[in-house]
Amino acid sequence: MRITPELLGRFTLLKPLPREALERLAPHAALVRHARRAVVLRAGAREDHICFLFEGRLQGVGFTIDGREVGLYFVEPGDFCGEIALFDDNPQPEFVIATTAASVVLVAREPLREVMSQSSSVSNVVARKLAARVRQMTVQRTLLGLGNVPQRVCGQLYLLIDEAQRKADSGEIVNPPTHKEIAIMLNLSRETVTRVFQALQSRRIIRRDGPGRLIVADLASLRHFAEGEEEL
Amino acid sequence: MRITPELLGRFTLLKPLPREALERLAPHAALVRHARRAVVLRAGAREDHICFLFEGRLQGVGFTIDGREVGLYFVEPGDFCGEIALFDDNPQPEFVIATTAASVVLVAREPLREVMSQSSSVSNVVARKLAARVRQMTVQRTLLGLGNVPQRVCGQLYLLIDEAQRKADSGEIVNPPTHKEIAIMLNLSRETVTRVFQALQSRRIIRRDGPGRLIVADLASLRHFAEGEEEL
DNA sequence: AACCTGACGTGACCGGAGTCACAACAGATG
DNA sequence: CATCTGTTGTGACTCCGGTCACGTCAGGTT
Repeated sequence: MRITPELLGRFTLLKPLPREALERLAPHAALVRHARRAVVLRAGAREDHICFLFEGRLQGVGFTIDGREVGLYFVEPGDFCGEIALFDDNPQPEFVIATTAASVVLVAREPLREVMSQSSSVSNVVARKLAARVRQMTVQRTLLGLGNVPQRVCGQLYLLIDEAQRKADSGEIVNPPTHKEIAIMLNLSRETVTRVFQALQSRRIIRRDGPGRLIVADLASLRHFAEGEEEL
Repeated sequence: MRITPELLGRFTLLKPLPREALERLAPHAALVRHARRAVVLRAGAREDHICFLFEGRLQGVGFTIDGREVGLYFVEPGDFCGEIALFDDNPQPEFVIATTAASVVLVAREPLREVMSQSSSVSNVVARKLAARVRQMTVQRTLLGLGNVPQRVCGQLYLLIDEAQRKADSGEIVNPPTHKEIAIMLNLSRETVTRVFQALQSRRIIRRDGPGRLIVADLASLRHFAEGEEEL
């Protein structure tokens, strides 16, 4: 499917790019639909596309030697992944999997690399994104250090609520990850996550609104538990 | 202490830089000695130096809300840290602490930024380093996914042996981290690490050679345990 | 030498998360 | 509609790593 420069400009990463850059990239971009559970980027492969998420949710996952899944990060609509391929020629370090049906825009690596090398504003934006990923991985790793498990789950839930909604005292998570997907982010078993969710639901802190929508009714309490000021 | 361009050129990161760039940086660099346990970079602060490690060992550490330490990465001589400050103006995300007495070369942020912005070869090198950090954090996170704890410790030990030594079937780790420092890298208690070390020593896989030197006598076995082909 | 500090070593105990097993349920798919 | 698959919900049991409480030892300091 053909992609217009305007569509590319809708992504926050590409928004600051000059119109000219977008026009050069557009012919090398394609809209692709992925079913739930589909592999979007493959670990170990020389991925030749950067993946911009239009709709749905993706998750970066790794695998241990003994085959356990490890959750690394989530990708929200408007965000993107696979950018590491722009910096060196080593293979993609982790899988990226669609946790829901998702539509993504794949932009070819080489044209984006060229645009990058010719415009310092472009390369700045991409490098800043890489820095943001390091920060985010640091936060995620710190979450794992929490001894109290329910606290860890609350922290993860809190991270899933976007910046803007955190100010208001309620939030919703669209296309919420499954318990299993949260579990692998936190080195927990699926059952443990389920039990924490039950506890949060019985306290009216969270509530499901059909599939595809999780309402956080009491964000302040969630933050309290996440910060360990109260035991769950 | 004054730093010469030659000294800067000894760091693998800076080696590919043109002589001219090194000369511009040298006046803004200083050699600093840190005692064991000293804080080299401070989390939350706008660090205005990039830190190149000359001698010793550093560790990036975070802290959870409840005050537990979280180990993020080790810095070996010749490597560097704090480079994230080159990409945006957000604060340093983690502490960097000297696990041994260490001498580091601090290079001021702004001059390095300027050199970076004027030379694409410089910015490429630094950006590649950031990408390397993402890869390394991914590997480290995957290690945490291992259910078998001794396996985790063996994996970490294996990561501490540098590339070159892995080919020969024996290696040594100079300035090895303490058990506690390894423990926080792996979300384990200090005691658990001690017990695994005991097991490895009794099997003649590792051996201490005074303080400051850990000999890995049987690297092949270590790898076996790390890969879970044999239970410890 | 006497002292102190921090790292290492080791046992006992216990709690809590993993595992297993199964049921209920919803959504896709034919 | 019947079927199948994957998610969620829940109990019982187990066990293993955290915690606590020591002791030991080496290095540095006074």
